[in-house]
Amino acid sequence: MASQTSLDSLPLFACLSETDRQELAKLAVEVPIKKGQFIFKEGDPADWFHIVTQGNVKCVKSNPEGREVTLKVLMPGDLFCCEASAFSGDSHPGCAQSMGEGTVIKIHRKTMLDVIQRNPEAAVSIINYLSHRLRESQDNAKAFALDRAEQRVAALLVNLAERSGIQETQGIRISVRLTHQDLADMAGLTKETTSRILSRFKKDQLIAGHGKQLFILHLPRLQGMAPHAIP
Amino acid sequence: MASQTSLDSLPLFACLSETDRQELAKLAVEVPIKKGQFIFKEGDPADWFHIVTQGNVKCVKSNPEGREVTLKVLMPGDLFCCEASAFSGDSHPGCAQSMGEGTVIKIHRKTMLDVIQRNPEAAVSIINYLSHRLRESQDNAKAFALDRAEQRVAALLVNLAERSGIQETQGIRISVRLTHQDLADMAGLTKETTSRILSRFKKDQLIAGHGKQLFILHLPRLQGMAPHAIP
DNA sequence: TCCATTTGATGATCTATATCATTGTTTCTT
DNA sequence: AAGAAACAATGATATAGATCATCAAATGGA
Repeated sequence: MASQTSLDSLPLFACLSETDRQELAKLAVEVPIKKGQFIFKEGDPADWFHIVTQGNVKCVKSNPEGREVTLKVLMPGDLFCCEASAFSGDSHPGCAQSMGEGTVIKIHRKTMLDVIQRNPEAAVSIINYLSHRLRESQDNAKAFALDRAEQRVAALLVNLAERSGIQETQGIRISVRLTHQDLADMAGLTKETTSRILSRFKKDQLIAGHGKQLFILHLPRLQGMAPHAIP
Repeated sequence: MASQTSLDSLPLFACLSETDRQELAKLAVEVPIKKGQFIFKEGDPADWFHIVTQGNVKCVKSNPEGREVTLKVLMPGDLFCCEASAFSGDSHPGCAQSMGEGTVIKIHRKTMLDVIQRNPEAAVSIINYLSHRLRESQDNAKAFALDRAEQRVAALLVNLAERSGIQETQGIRISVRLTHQDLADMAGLTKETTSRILSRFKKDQLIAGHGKQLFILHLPRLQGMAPHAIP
């Protein structure tokens, strides 16, 4: 059972009445997750709706040869990238793997559908969330199809800075701890190519970092490298 | 104003009451589209919700150098790939361009939101539609990131066969007329590479075709080439 | 139906990125 | 705190697919 507070802070449920929220909190389950743990795997039945409350979870797809892409790294408050299937009752199209210690809330499909049926506002907020995710995913697909390695890494760093960056004296710290392999999987590159690009960015004073701590030193220049939508 | 029949045949509105559907038909606008015409461009305000009723429309994104990807080719009955923004009231993240003569229905954002607010079932059907589109888009992104040119073309042909194929004596005819450039834009390749792959497929008796008429001769083998999800 | 334009086929070459390989550095584990 | 394991940096080489180029075939507008 999820604590009242963790549900309260979710924008997705902000529109619910106090009673509805209490009801939902009673039916939601909060579970701890540890590094590397799969919350679900590709092909598993999608009966639960998941929300990250602490830590980070990555949504991953892989090919038969074992290479993988990370479609999204989720931050606290995010619904799982594969939640889509929970609505339609399909199986999961990808894996969700924890990137460290954390917690997730699980809400059963039926509970969720019930909430939506009774709260048109909740339905609209889910629709908006999915719309946003669809746009994001199409953007991603476009980047894979058209952008060069360096542009993709730049865009990735900008995105991470926006979503998890913390302003510090040295620069913007990316609060998610990521290896080069992690970044490579997000950019659709090999770890070697990613490493070389990051080395270049360091030499050019765009970023800094020791180990897995990444600092963005010059966000505007990185933004300039990432391709922009037509004005 | 859209004819009653065109709205009746949309699965998306199947759940509406007769009165609601008549109401909607009165507020919906049906417009003709001709080859090459942009229904909207990237950056345009997304105040309308679009549905293809006849013909085909492609959803396109391009980079500053002019190269483009086709994120989706829409068939009659499909909502536009960029409809997502109509819900959240953003601007269009890509272009929608007609591939030939046809018609589309336009429904204003407000009308649509109104329908959703009053019909929880309609909301759920939109949620399911968006979920499906999200999964599709993530699949696409995965293909761009991990699959080889030949696999992508094979997967594309299988998808087109499923969505627009008509069984005929010679094989399955792809009812959408597509140039090699069109196919290349969908697979994230150049027209030359696509052309070479198609030549190979023809030599191997997987496909046949004269001009823009494409026939699938051996669907199972094409399906076998496209990478499969983990079982 | 004819001619202009668009599209297709295919060769030659180039290049971004993958792959393979090695050595040094950081991070975990106990 | 030491040793093992994971990760980072970077060179050398290979390759899928892009790019450039040319000619033939199909299509569509007058």
